[in-house]
Amino acid sequence: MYSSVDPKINFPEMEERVLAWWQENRIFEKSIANRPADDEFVFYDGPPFATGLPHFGHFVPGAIKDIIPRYAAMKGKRVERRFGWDCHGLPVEYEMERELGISGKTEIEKYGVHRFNEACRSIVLRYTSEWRRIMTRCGRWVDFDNDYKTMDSDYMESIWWVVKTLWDKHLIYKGHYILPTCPRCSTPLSNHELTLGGYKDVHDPAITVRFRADGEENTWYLAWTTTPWTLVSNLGLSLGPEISYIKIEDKADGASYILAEARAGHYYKSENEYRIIWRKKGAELANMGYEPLFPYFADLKQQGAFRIFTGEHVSTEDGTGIVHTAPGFGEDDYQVMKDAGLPMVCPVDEEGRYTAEVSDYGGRFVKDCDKDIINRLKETGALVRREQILHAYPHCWRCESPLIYRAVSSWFVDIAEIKEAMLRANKQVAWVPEHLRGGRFGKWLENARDWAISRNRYWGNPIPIWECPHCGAQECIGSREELYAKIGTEAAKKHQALGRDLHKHHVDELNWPCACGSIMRRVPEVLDCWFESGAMPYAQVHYPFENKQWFEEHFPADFISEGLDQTRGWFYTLTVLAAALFDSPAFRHVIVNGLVLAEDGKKMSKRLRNYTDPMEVINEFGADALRLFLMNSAVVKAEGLRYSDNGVREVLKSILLPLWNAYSFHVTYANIDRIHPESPPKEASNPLDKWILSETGALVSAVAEALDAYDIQKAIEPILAFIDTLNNWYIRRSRRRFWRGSRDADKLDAYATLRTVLITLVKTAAPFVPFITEEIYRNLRGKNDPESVHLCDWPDADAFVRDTILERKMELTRRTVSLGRALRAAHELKIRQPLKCFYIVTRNAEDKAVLSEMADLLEEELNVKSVQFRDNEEDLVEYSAKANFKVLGRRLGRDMKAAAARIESITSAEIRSLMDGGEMSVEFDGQDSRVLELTADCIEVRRGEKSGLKVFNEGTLTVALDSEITPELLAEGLARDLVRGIQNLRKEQGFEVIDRITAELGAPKPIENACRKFEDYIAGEILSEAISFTAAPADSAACIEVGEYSVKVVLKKCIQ
RNA sequence: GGGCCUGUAGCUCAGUUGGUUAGAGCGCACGCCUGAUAAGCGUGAGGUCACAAGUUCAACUCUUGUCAGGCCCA
Repeated sequence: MYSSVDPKINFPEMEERVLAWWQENRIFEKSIANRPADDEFVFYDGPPFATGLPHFGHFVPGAIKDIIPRYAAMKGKRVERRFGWDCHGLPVEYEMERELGISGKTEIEKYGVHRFNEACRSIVLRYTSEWRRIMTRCGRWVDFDNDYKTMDSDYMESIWWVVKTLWDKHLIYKGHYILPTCPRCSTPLSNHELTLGGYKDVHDPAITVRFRADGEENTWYLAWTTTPWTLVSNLGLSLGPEISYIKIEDKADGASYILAEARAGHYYKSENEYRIIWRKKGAELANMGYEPLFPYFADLKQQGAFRIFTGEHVSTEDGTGIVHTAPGFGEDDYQVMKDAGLPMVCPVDEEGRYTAEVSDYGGRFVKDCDKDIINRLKETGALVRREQILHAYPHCWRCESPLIYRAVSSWFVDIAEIKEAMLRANKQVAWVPEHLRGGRFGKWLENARDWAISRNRYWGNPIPIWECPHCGAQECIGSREELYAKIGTEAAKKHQALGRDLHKHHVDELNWPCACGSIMRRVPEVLDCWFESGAMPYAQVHYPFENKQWFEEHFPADFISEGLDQTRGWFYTLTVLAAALFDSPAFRHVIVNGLVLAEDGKKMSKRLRNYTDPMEVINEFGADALRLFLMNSAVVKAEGLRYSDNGVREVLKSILLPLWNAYSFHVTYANIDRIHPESPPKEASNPLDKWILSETGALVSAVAEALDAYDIQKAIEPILAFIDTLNNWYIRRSRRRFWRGSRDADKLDAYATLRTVLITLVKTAAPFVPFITEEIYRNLRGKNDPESVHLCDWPDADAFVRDTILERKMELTRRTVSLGRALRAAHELKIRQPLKCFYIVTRNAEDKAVLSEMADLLEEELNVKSVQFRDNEEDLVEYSAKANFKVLGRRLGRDMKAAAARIESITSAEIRSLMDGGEMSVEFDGQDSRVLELTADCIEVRRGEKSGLKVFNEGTLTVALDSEITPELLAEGLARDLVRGIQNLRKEQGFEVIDRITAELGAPKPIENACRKFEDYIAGEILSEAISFTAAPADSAACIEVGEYSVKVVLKKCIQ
């Protein structure tokens, strides 16, 4: 016996039961252990920050990361799935700062790096249990016990190995990065923080100064700046290479000035105030020299400073079209100077004060010096104009101080050096969707700049580089062993005793003597946490200190999946490191998902409350429904998806419930009949069985093919179509076979078939909807089958006899039935009313053979006494012809149009002769040819119903009905209608499906007559022992409508 | 400003190497069916395939440009 099935299933509750069963029976663990250890499918999970709770953005990759490994496991692979946590980085530090009520580097250092870091450590895993609960509830199988954390000291040691390996390959260098920094907090800000603080409108001085050109009498370059304090660090002037510049003679002071032609109007009211001496493109002026304004860095002139440079960033929107360039204070400036090979000049300290390099202002806050500098320029005659501007300027989100862009020293990975390897690696990756390889990701690789991997922060993996402040010697340390060898036994022992932790506060004090006599100290920075997640393939297994052989045999990963936003994130960092370390990709296949938007098409926003909490959705509709909704969309191809509760409800209604109903049908009747097959029918003879088994084989192949290509959406489609077909054709057509009283071979075959089909269907659907499939499987499985659907092997498509001819036959039959139903509708004849004859007219011999084979089925489905074939197609339809463009287009080229017009005028008789295999030649008005030889394949025959006839036509098939209703047929119709009424009543009055009844009817004569005539039929349908008639029905009698009559009915259950 | 993606029915989306009647689901209207059905089925209405130019005998499909939306970068 099967456990009985509740047709009113509550899916969320069922899922909870399945979850509990999985856990009790350790099914996930078994799904790994029961696959051979030497045949692994390697999956990497990208680590999320655990500082927030999972949201819709995590459900999509979560489902994808569940589906592909489940499928791989069914295909026989061992798939370890370790969850990972990104523990380091700014989000954690901010969270901690907020909790501790401190802010910024100074305060953290005052608080104590040791205490601060330990506090961070204590909060990073705060939400892990929530994550575990939610991910598990979604049906995702992933190992949270054997997870990896970027803050584990073994993980961190592997990162050191990665850094050291890059170092040895000369891929790491120290450079500068221009960052907005807050002088008050004395800390650089990330992009994210910039957004936090926002831009405010402030008034700043905007001055125009002149630089004396070398070798020309009284000639000056005009430059404009809103940060006068950066002028002391000026090393160049930048011009747009394509911008037109003019040299003019100022009639007022007789001096000559160079500026962008487009900006002259800003400086002179009228063109009469100056005379143009020449016009030149910026590119022509490159490398011209000028005199430094200030003496502090004047000696750099020998190295090539104080020249004209060109850059694409220069515009003529404001200023003079000539940009004062100081490498320490602007990203573009820095790039220009770096390309020119000039040294960094940044005479401003962390707190925004001039260093001693600027003797006149040393120790003073730079912005406070603006006035003095302007006055000094005025005195020396360099100041041309002084204005005020109101502009948006970024401010610190902590203290609201205006930020200062300034060079911060940083460690870089030399991307230029490994770009070729990265591009090579990318070629080996199968992207879904494919366009990412050459598109967004490929383009990003091609334009990648050097990667700044250091952060001036605390809670992170310390950069394992030690430097001598005296002689500048540098050493990179790649392991604890190396570190211990350097610091000596004593210090090593102490470090070991304290837990061998590699965080900043445990290693900053570890020094050793430098050869020069000074001391090697660690550089202060920690690593970008992206570096750590990018190194996850190595670090999660503590490579190369452990698992060396395993790793080398199992790299790269077979599969990863994340969102489109990881193009610049994890996908990139994985690729950089794998290419640099092993000249390899880090992953072979990747599915990239798109963004989940709210129903209104906007971003999901907690504040706007424009979406339902995902856990609520799961509690209402179930995780299967949510998963299927998400996966059956282009979000699995990096496109956006509008989430809607209604969509999930729709999935439940139109997919999961029908699946459940099919299953419930099988269980209900199999239990009544006590037939519980455990294998497919030995040799199915009923065409319906043969057909659905063949379709099942097709289903298995189609799903596997799509999944092998990592195309989840395409894999789901045939499953949905199959569920529909199973319900609306196989089961509906087979209902009588299950319902029959006898226990014949056909019935046994029907059960065996349906059970096989259901078992196979849930196996193919198991990766997508793991709960409902498990529930169904466990009830239907045989004694020797695996205990869980997720421990099963992927079904063998070859085990199903494919009969594509039969598949096509059934397709044709369904189409014919559809036509027949439409025809009945046109006649306004209900299906319940039997009719004498259904005529099929076709010239296609093959179709005719098929339909005649399926005549029984057509008769039953259309409720007709017979199906007859006719050949007199011309009596019912009119032919017209259209050109077959595909065939004729190649042949005729530009004469196609004329030929098409000519073909439309071919007569019905001519068409018929062509169809009969004839040939004809027609004249037409072509440019290249005037005679057209036609055969049947040159035209497409269209059929139109002749007017006045009730016939329907589709393609080569025409159908008609004999619509005469004889008294006999009418009576039968009434009998059927009565059955329908009584069946409804049975249901309403709560009789069991197998209860036998007696019926007492109060009915008009025609009904009574019909009833007597079809008594056996009625009794068989409604399971009645006796049907009696009364002229005086009881008051309690129910009233049903039969045809145009009312009938009073009293049903009683027979006591057996 | 640059890159990538998207634009097809009221809504959500399919649409093979270019071939002449552009599909599905939801919603709407009408009808049918029902002892597996919180159901199901059928029919119908609903389209300038964002716009423009080009290539071609032929463009939803290929090219270029424009417009709109999204994401990323600057």
